[in-house]
Amino acid sequence: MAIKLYNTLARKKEELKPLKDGKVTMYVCGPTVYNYIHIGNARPAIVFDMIRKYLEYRGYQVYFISNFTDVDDKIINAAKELKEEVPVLAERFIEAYFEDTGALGVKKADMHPRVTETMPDIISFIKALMEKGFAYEAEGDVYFETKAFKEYGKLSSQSINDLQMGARIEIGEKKKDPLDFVLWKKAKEGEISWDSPWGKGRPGWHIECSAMVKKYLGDTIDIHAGGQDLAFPHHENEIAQSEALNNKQMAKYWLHNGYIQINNEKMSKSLGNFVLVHDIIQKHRPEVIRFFMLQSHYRSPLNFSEELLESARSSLERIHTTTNNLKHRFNESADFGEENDWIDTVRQYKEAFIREMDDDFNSANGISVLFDLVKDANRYLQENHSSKQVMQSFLDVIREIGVVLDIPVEAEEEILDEEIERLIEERIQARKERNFARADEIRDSLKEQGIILEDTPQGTRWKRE
RNA sequence: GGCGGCAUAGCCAAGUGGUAAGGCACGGGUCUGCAAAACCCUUAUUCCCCGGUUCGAAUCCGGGUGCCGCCUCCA
Repeated sequence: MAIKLYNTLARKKEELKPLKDGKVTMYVCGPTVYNYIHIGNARPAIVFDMIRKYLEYRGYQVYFISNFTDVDDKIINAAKELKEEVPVLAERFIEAYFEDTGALGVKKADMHPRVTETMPDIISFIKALMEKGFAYEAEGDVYFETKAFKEYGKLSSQSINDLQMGARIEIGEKKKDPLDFVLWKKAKEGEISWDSPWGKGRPGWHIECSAMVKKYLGDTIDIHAGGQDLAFPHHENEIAQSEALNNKQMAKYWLHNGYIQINNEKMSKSLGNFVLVHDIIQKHRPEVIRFFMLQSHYRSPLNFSEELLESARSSLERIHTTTNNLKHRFNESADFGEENDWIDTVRQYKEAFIREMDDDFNSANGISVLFDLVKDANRYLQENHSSKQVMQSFLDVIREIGVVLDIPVEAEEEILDEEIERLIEERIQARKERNFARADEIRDSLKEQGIILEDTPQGTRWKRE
């Protein structure tokens, strides 16, 4: 069975057919590192991480690259404001990026190239574009001549004519045409800069990705991904640069994730509703945020609020409860019976999970399969079955799905301190003696410490609130 | 103005021609010393509105409304 994915370039779902059998090359546009990432930056990080891991689960060897834009206007401005050197500031936020995305379960890319480390490749890319007649110099700047690339607009399905009508006319413009975009930007006095054939300056924003893709992955890659807003102009410009130079398709599949809104409003500085990952993970466990994001399809718009995270937390809790119950019952059971109907049912859920995920990485449906599994496991336990084999197969598949989506499906094993252990023992004794007043007193006091007690037919259990 | 996306229960969210998944919340019941958890039942005759195609439409077509994004280096 083949994996299908929605290709922005084709505007439809297509079957994944990598350039090389069993291998997928994937490039995701990374952040400009001038601040902590916000929840909107977290979405592409999480969903493309999920896609990468799912492809690996399905047997592909994935070579995954994501860049850091570590020099550009925003960084220069931020550095000026904070009175910090550009490289120091960039380094600081690269570390913060790894810290935040790491907490969200995002695995590091195979390589994280930076603009400042790719300078020679960028310069020779621009030189080659000029030699082929796709770029021109104007007073120390270099521009890409959009009209020279006939297919401009194919990704975002816009025609050059329409774009020109909408284009803003800028005063003192050095471009020949408003649609032309900068490849090399002349440095202002005192600004951080690099030497080039056109004088001191720095690369335009779009050229880095073209240069990095060519350098590390080749002229054509399998998957190129990023936020929906990048489709135009960023990805359009990347295509123009790369395909003009290489004369080959840049990427077979273009993937774009949907936008995030905050409380049904656009997230913007003027509304003051920027949610930084750095802050939100102080209040909510990061795995809840990941789970929340994967509960909707990666291309759908997604609303974000504290209430919705709370609801996601409860959902995740339901899964934890079931795995814990399965583990307890498994340990207590001495039933080695074979119940093949159940085993078969569980196997079908695993197949359903793969079927859903194969269809454009529908993690929303993948998670609903997980809940179906949880429901059946609960039912199994409720009906007092206790075959170790069946319980093991439930646990195996639940865990397997958890690993693929990288969401924790079981609460962390923890050792309680002696005092709490002693109180739990005392309460068990009190209940035996039907001293419920004391039992409730202990339960209440533990609850204040965040320990929830549950008396099941198989004994007393505890969990963290 | 151009291009694109979205609209499904109180909330979130799948479903792109065959008779409305899943989660959260709410209510009733079972279990429990009481709880919690879990299970069972209940909860959208209906998928923004109006037309059309079809034996059959949330799904396709036409028109309308609302929200959002991109076209200004905000993912």
